Amino acid sequence: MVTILDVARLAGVSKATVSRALNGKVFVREEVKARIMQAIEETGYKPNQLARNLANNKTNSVGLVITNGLYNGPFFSSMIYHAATNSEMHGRQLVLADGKHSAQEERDAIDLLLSLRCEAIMIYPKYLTVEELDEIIEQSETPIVVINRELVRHRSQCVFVDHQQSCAAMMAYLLAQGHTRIAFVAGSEGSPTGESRLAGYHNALRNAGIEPDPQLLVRGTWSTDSGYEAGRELLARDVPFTCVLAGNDDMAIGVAKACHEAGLRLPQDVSLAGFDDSVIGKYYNPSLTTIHVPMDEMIRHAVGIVLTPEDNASCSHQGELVRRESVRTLL
Amino acid sequence: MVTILDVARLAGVSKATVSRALNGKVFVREEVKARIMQAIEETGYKPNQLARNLANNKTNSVGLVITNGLYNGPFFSSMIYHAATNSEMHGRQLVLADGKHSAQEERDAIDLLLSLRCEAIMIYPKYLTVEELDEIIEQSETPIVVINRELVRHRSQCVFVDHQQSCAAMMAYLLAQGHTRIAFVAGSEGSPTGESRLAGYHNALRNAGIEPDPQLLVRGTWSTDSGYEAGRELLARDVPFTCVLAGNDDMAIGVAKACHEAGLRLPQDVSLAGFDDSVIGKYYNPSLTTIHVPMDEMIRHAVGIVLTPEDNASCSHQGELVRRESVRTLL
DNA sequence: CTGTTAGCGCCTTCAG
DNA sequence: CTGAAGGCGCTAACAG
Repeated sequence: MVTILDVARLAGVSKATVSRALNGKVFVREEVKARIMQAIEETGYKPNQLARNLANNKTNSVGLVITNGLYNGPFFSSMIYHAATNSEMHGRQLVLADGKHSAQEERDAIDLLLSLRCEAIMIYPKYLTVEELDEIIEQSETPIVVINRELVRHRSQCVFVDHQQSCAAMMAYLLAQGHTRIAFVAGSEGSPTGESRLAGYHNALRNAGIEPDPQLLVRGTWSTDSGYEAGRELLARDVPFTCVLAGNDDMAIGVAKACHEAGLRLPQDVSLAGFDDSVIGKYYNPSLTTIHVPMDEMIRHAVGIVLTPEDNASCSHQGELVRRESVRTLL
Repeated sequence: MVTILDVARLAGVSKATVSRALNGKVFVREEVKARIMQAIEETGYKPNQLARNLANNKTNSVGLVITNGLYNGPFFSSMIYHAATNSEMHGRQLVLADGKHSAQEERDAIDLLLSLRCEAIMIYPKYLTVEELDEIIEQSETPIVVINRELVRHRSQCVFVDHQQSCAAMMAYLLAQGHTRIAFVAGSEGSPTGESRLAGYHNALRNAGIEPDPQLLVRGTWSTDSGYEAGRELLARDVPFTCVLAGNDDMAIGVAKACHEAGLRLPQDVSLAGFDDSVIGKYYNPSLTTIHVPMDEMIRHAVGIVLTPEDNASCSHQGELVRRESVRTLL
């Protein structure tokens, strides 16, 4: 492996001078610089970032913990895209760590990033509870920001969207179209996002003077497949409904398939809506009414919190209703 | 920052002993070990991976260069998923680098990974040509494997699927269903994948004794939006066709939207097919006939090449026809 | 402007 | 089994 010493020798200077020529803080005579560049060229020298990071005691990197499940394709990739883009805008390299399938593995992922000496860590938790996250934040020297959880004890270390009120907005719209028998496909049991949306559904119904019918509630696990199963289950119950609201767009697409198989047309026979505004929804036929979650904004905010803590905008973000073809009016 | 020295002092031993206790290659008295663990607990010590990597001169990481465009969501995330999973199975952490928007930036991404001292690098190139890749491989000390390009000079450093023959298989199927006026939505100009599929289309037509009609060829840029535009363009030309084959599933979905807007029903009025077997295709209505690209297999192979070079299975993989509802038979 | 001298935190001989 | 000493490749004072 060719080191800075090899370059220094070839150029007939000291290591320090090479280092300076490379990092450009201090001036180096042009002539010497040229000789050094020449030597670098000849030797094919590539600075060892590890050594550099160790010497500087900083890594120019930020970590992101996210559970890398194949099922969450669009969501996952949009998140990584925004995280990488925003990190780079701050001159930082994004390092990913997989939270896998348990709270312990999410902790391990954080530890990995910590041991890699990332300057800051962002986590989109799946298994860790807010209490556990609170604790982790308190014990950590390096800045941590939690995405998609409201941390009341650490309001400036989290960004999230208010799912309950997004759901309320969606329900208001659905009710306004004349739907009263609205089925709901909830997300995984225990998922805060899922529970908030479910709560939003129940509240909206009650506020409209409609008692929620348990027969109209089914559970999925966020995946399209689970949405399909949920749809079949719902249909099998043979209770009347005019609209299905799914906990996310993926499940909504699954429900749509179940409806088609049953010979139901969208939106003539049944209306459908979801959450997340995933790409597919825009192009699905019929295009899917949904709630847009401002991922870009949230991630930009998260990166900002962790890299330039002086900015602290409010941690709460708003979802936005996107009306498309899949919901028809009954009026 | 708490270092190994702090732990050593607290436990009343030397740094070396702590290191040994942690790495477990050499035996340390149980009693001493316990004291050390206790000290680690108390101090909250986390080994500095940077220092460790520098001392060991290895990083236990493999790099992946890929252009992180938002548009290529499903493809991108499936790739990362498999790369991360397979790397971890070999005990390596996956590090991503964005190839962005030019050959130079792809080179930079490789250099970044090299300077991070990744043990091996995988690249899914977008801008670098095979000649440039050949050169990079020859000059690099660290193993590099190229995904989705056939490198004739480096057959054991690449994995790819034979797109031309996959396309031939698709065309054979389409022709067998009685379609002869088949439109083609090509991918970006200059993309090897796109050109191979296009070549497969042309050859299949000629082999069937059909002269390709330039009016039936439109260009897209892989995105759903571009597929939509391409579909509109095609419809505007007002030439007859019974089927459209798109260069990937995303564009196929875009074409479908254009068809719906024009009042055409799928597959009754026009048949549709794509490539890549993306999740959306399975759930689209009608479900999309496509070619499955064995990403899992390819990535597993790529990781294998680079981490355990003794395995060298053939670098070529086969796509597989997935027949679904979007193509109807004319017979 | 440039060379010399010390580390960064950890691992690994080499003695004991 | 354990301690002392040296080094991984680079940067950062401190002199010249």
